[in-house]
Amino acid sequence: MSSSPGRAGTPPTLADVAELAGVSRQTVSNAVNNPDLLRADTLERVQQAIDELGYLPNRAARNLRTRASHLIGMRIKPAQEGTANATMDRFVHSLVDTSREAGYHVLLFSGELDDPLAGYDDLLRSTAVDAFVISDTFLGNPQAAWLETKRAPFVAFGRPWDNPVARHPWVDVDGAAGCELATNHLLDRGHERIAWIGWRKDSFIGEDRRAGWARAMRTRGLSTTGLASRVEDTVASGREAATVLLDEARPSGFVCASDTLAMGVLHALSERGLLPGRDIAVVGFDDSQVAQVVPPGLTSVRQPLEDVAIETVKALEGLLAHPPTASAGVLLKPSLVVRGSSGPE
Amino acid sequence: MSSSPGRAGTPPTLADVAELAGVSRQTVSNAVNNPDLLRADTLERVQQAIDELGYLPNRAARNLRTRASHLIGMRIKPAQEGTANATMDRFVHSLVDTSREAGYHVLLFSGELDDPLAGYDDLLRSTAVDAFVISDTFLGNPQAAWLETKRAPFVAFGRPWDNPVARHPWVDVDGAAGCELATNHLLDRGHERIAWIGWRKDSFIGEDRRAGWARAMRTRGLSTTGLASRVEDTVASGREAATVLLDEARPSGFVCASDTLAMGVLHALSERGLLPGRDIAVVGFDDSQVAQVVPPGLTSVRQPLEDVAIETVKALEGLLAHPPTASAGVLLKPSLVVRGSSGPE
DNA sequence: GACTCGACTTGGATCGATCCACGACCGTTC
DNA sequence: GAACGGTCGTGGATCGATCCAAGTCGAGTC
Repeated sequence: MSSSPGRAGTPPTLADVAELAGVSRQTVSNAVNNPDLLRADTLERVQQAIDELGYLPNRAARNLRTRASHLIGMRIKPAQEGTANATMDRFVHSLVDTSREAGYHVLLFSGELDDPLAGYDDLLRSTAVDAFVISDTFLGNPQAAWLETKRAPFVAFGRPWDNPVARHPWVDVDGAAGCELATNHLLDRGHERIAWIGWRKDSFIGEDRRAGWARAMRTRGLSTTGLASRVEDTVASGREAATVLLDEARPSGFVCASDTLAMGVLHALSERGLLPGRDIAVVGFDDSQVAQVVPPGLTSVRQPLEDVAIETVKALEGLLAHPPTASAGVLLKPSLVVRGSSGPE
Repeated sequence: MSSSPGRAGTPPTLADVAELAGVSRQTVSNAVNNPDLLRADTLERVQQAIDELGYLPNRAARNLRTRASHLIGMRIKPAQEGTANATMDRFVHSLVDTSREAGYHVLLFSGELDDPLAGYDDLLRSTAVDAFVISDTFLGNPQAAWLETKRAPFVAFGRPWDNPVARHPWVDVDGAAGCELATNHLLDRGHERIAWIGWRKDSFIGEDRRAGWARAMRTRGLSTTGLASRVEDTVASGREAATVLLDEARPSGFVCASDTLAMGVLHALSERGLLPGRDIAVVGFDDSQVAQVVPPGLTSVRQPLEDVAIETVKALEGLLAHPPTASAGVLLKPSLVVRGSSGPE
């Protein structure tokens, strides 16, 4: 408990550092923000004072003056029974890591489920965040249009499907390429009747992935008629769809729009005493925890979320630079993680 | 582009509202923070001006003056191959939801893996967050001790196992009770030789959960010798442990410290043509996504993370109140989600 | 010796909300 | 008619970092 300026309880301020180093406030500020303006020995002296006091600029004061918070807002869906979205969680982790390296922190928020705009407005008007990352673009993203009218900086994880002339930066993963990869993988292993289980027709992402499967089949001159099914993204409906397809189309392999649907296929197979990988090949999408641990391992398309985070932060840095640099959309290629469910060896 | 005070680009300030409402800044401030100090009609008038301008207090300015950020910091482990922790993700979701209702936002950060203190110090010294929630207390928590010396407010999700005299608030789930629940469930279904697969001996959580299994067995006068195994938390080691136990101890059921280990048991069973639920009963811990979708459904202990979040925020509110209210630890009871793996019906 | 230039100092203003003290006006109350 | 309490207004100060303009000082430079 010394009586020095930086007494216990109150963190040291810029003025405290200045006094200790025997320089002016301005010089300390420059030492922190424009080190190249100082002579080497002065910088050294100030730095020592900073270290000695354990000084770090007060966030609120800096934010107020510079009109920037160095926070990136990201909305996550409210926790709900069975709505866990492991992919988004993985993305959040990567985003937190990447933003840190760029000097940003991630602020999570949520809002009423039925109002996709809830939460954004408050954070924006109170200047709590510098920018947003929007992600839940399953069925289009009204947030993007709204944020654009508000001139709020944001980057979208997911293409602006419903608005091809959108000008905002986005990063996405090429789902069609992923499913093409998956389908070709099965084709290469000798399969010819490969079924598709995907999502409802109004899901842009679902139709995109489906297109990849169809393209791969067409390229080999194989028919797809009767081999596709579109259902809700649940294990139960995946199971039903697989059961129907097995009876009516007799496929030797399944490519699915999600690991959840693929798990449905595994259920259907086990009910009939069929073994995934030996009797029927199955490929999922997302490389979830489930794909990794279910026997015999579910072959699955993996999104490069770490790279998505990197590109997202890069785009954000562009938006927040002076002057802002507009960046175009970025489309990344997924990879295929091969496991037992697509065949031996 | 009007020339009114709140022009496009710059959000309206308190002064703008005051001018529009024909009152003083002070009165607007009171309207926002101490509405009961105003006469009903004045409040109404100010409120209208606030709505008209879309005013929201500037976060940075308020933070600077009140020395509070209304942010709660939580560190998450850096994204790593296969380290996904779905339980923590579920907790984060619940925490975000609950904090919102209490007027707080959650700031996520990460730091070097090998330094459990990285990140905390910066946020603390720059007064970026009001408090922390610490969660990764698998092998004790050095953060807690460190934060206590810094007099930083924080709540731990996880008991201070290695420091019984710790004075900080914590919230935890009674793992022993959970495993006792799981074991009794199997005992009630007629099993008598129930094996345990858990974690290394220096894991406090692992030993706690194991104690629940042992207690249930002992209460029924059943022996536990030769029925327990302690391994790393991976599917592979769960499989190995199960294989050995099946050969040497001939159990009719397994209770595991995690769903991951339980998945290992399922692997071992399928290798021998044994069906979970019919031939051997299996119970996991965490009620993960995997437990929900793997056939025939994995019976699992579910942590009430929503309630953990509620208690955590309650404790935080106590810590941050004026004057602070110290709260004791809170221990919550988990529940058992029964699925096919523990038997028919 | 006049001039330039880099490396600072000085003293203030500013960001926007909150805190504070004092004073004014109002209708009640004794 | 004076005292009183509730409702505001007024004019500042304050939080801590940054921005800005003007000025000082010593070491060169021509």
